[in-house]
Amino acid sequence: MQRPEQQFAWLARDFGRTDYLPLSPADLDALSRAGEFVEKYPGTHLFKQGERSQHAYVIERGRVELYRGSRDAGRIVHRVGSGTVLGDIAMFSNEPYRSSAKAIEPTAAFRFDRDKLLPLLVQRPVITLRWLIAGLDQLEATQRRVLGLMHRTVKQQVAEVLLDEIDDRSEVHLSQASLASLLGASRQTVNEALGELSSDGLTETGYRLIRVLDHPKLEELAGRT
Amino acid sequence: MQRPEQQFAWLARDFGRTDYLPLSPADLDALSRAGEFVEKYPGTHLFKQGERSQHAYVIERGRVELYRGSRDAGRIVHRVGSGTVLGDIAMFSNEPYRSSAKAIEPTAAFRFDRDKLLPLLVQRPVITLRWLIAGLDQLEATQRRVLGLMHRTVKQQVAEVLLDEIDDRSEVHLSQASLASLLGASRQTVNEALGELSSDGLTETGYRLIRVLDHPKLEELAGRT
DNA sequence: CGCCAACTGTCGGTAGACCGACAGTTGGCC
DNA sequence: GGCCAACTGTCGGTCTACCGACAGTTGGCG
Repeated sequence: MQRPEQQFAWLARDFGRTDYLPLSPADLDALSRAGEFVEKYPGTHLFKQGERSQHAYVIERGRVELYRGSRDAGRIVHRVGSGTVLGDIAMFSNEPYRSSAKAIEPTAAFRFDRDKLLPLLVQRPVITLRWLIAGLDQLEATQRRVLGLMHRTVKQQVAEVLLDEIDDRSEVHLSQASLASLLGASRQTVNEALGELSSDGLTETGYRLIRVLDHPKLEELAGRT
Repeated sequence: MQRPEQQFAWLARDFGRTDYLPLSPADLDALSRAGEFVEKYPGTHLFKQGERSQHAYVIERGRVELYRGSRDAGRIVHRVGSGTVLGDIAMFSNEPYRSSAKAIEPTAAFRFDRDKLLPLLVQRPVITLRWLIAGLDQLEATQRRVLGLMHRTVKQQVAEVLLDEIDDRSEVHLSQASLASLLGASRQTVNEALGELSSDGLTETGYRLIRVLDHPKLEELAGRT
């Protein structure tokens, strides 16, 4: 099932972008042969913690939740969207996946096959270098996220994560319990923080829903210099 | 100034190690031409935050402290030792360094030159792939470190960081203020935690010194499953 | 249309950590 | 050998977040 290179335009745009490393049509064509497109319904897993890591994924559209541990006691590590690479760490190290990845929206992704990808990367250094840069970007983002969450009140952390998770209608669809798990805080404290934000006029809350009313004030509160 | 490939044995051993990607002598020779060895005295900088990122470093021996912000108000991000790659994120993205790197021991490192390294990586994909794997390993370690520090008492966090920083004589040479900055905790709380550890018989404290007496108990306390 | 599981909202008690302040100690340096 | 800056040790007050408990609300599903 051959796909025209046009289908990979998003990948050339989003993935490890640099001004000095353009991907050639030949590169894109080679990439398209290293795996295949997959579609995932909400609630289904791309991979589960502990499984053998035969694949790495790049998300084209949709949102995916990463969590560790069992579904109940598990802590949500991150929620990611289009352009994000998943599972590559475990795949390259040839170890089991260290977290589970579950689609929370209808998701399209490209699934790379370990056995096809590795020879390709050895042959095509430009792709490898872009993969490297994408990985390092993610490392930088993680380090910044850590420093951004440490030493802040839960109210500020909530403001921060709301800005990350906001959709095009200024809404965040997320239960307060999930929000708390994302931050490593308790549900009650998050609830209290949301209550303050609402009485400050920055947000409204509903069932599994937070609507952002005052985006600039929220950014100010989160301390995004 | 040519150096025999033997000098790079440590790099082949420590850097992005995999069982399926051996570095050839030709690879090592090429690497040796992409920069030069540098020696740093304690207290001197490898690079400073905000500078143009012309170099990336791989530490051969010695310890380096990474911190952000001014020297006084700055928070210590990490302390790293041999085998660690520094500055590559900023260098590849062609942005200023996002943190400062200061030697705290006599340090030997190999300094890669951006203009020489990039063409080399395009030519030699095996090196690029190992660099990629080294970067992803660091990403994984950072993510694990975050989860390991969140939701733990300062006493447990202190135990954790002591195990990371311990030397071959079971000693940690670090002021309590620096320790606190590493953890994002206050000096007083760290002092109190160290006091408890000492009265529990796990450690002794001195001037800029903590001696670990009971390594196994400390690991148990840190919760290293 | 009514049940039920999941979710929100709130309260009081408790624990861990922060902060300012200050006295005592160490070790390098002139 | 003495001075001084950096460091350790300790106290009390305060704040933030955690925890258990429980009542009220929502929305999906039979």
